[in-house]
Amino acid sequence: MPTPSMPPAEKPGASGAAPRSRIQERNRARILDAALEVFSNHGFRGATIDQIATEAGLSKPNLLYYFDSKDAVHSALLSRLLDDWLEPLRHLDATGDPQTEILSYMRRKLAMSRTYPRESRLFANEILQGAPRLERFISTELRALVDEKAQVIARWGREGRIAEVDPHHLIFSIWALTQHYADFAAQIRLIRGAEHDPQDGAEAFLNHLYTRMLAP
Amino acid sequence: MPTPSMPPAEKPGASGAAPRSRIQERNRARILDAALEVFSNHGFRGATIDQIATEAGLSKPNLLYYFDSKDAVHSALLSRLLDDWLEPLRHLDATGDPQTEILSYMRRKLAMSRTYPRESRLFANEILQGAPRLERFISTELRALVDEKAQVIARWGREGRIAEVDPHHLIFSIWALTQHYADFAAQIRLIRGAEHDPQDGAEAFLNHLYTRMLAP
DNA sequence: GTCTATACTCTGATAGAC
DNA sequence: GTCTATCAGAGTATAGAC
Repeated sequence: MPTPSMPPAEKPGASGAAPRSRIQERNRARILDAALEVFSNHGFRGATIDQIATEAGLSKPNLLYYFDSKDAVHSALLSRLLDDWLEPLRHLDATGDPQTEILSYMRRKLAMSRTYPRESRLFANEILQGAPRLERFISTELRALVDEKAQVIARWGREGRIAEVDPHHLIFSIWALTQHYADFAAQIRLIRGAEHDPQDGAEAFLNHLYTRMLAP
Repeated sequence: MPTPSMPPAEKPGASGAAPRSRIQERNRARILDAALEVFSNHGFRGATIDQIATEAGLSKPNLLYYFDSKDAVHSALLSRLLDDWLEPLRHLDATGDPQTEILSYMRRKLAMSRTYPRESRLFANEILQGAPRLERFISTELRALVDEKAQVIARWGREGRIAEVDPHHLIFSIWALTQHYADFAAQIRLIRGAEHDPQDGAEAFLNHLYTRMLAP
């Protein structure tokens, strides 16, 4: 029988209510941040535990003390991000002004591409390779949220408050246009020159685009 | 000194004018097609020579008889595609009707996403990881072409024949929107259900979008 | 030209000392 | 908790027979 003084039988990061020390929390956070950097730049297969450990300032075995495997690091990273990923769309308010709501959503997504480009590339890498680890998330939570908001947008169209456009394609277009600035930043930088911020002018352009497209 | 009857000193696929037999041509073509399939789905690091060889119906050493290395396969694949990749934009005619030309360019790109999704994902994989192997191509050929066409579009704007929009962002928007249907097809399929063609309705939506945005 | 066998390297993961 | 050492497996590439 375990006594109260025994250490938890699980890894310090396991899902149970295992209490973690400050050092453990700090190291887990460092690992996840390093993993975000490496996975987003090289994809899952292209990343190595060694790279992540070095980036986090730890040895390889020490990293594996905190996470069971490379896959466990990746999963922890993804699940930490999934909820934040839904936030901007969740925020779209069915009772607000249609144009304002959609434009605000676009701007929030654009801001996320600027602030969290690594997260965007992490998702892009996953989806590009068939979304094996995101299948459940996309086909349940994300799908439900998209369908819900698509109904709102469709209603706005029927009521003549915005132009009648396919609401799914409208949402996809916002994803495509805003995430492009994070996911394809390398290309934009090579075309416009490294001295420009890739997103310079993007917000004005997208404002023009969606204002025109949505006018009733 | 080589005599006329000597076989070429290079691999059958080397860049010199080495004559290749029909079998050689057929096997090289098979390998490149298999490599496109595998690289576009798994990225460079995620792909294995074994997978490509199996997909091509060859043994691993036999594949390496035709190409020096995994990298050589990938390079051959990319350089075979680069020129085709520029074609739609090259086709944009400075003497044509502005709206027609831009809409046609968008539709050609959308058609390419439908017809050649693997090529699109191959490029996306490369760019997402910082474009290490495409740096030269993007910063020279592609950049020059984009700048040239951007000037045409800017002139159309100044002449009042279309709305004045940032021409680079306009081109990026066409890339983002059309390639999204190839690169993120997995996500679209999971959200709309596998029974829908991801591109259903896309052309109508994009026609509406660009017609409205470009109206003078 | 194609195969079997194999050398070699990289990387994920573990053992065990401290 | 962290390290050094090491194993096991995968994967690239080569040697050499046929």
